[in-house]
Amino acid sequence: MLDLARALLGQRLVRGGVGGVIVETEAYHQREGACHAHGGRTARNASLFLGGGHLYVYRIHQSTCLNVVADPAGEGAAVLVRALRPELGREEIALRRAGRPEREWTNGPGKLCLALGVTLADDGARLGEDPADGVERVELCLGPGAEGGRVLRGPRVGISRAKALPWRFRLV
DNA sequence: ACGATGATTGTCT
DNA sequence: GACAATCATCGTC
Repeated sequence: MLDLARALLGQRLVRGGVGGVIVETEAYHQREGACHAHGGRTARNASLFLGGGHLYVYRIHQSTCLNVVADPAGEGAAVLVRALRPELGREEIALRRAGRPEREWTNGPGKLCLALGVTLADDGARLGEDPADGVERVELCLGPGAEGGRVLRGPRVGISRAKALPWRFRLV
């Protein structure tokens, strides 16, 4: 999933016509202590084991965070999307992030979920799958990726275990 | 600019 | 009852 974390940089993440370019990701794997799949499968983290193309959405404190699950299915591994550069539906984002300066619209995992309207209802969904029930879904518009920018790598932030692993990637 | 801190809710032990 | 993949704010440098 390190490859996935790198590959997601520069791709467009869109939900209901609102989205932007992914500029920061972090990789997580069940064999390492900071991963929610560490310690086995539970009702909450079940979608972490669904394999590539699925979403794992969870809540922490008052925030919602979005992960793209990695292959193979049955193995708990995913990439946390930490930041976007807003590009699509800027008016809608401005409404949802009312009162905040533009640079704080999507510069954190919880903030970008607010901006795109991601909720726990998106947990376990498949990326880009047509909404059979009329509900908006999260989709990934594949593009040139990280070409045109430099990828910075370093330790993950906001965690208390496995702090040393350099599994955070940023596009600059 | 940077680091510490408190809020506060669901989930697992 | 303890913990947490965060956020916003406050205090210092």
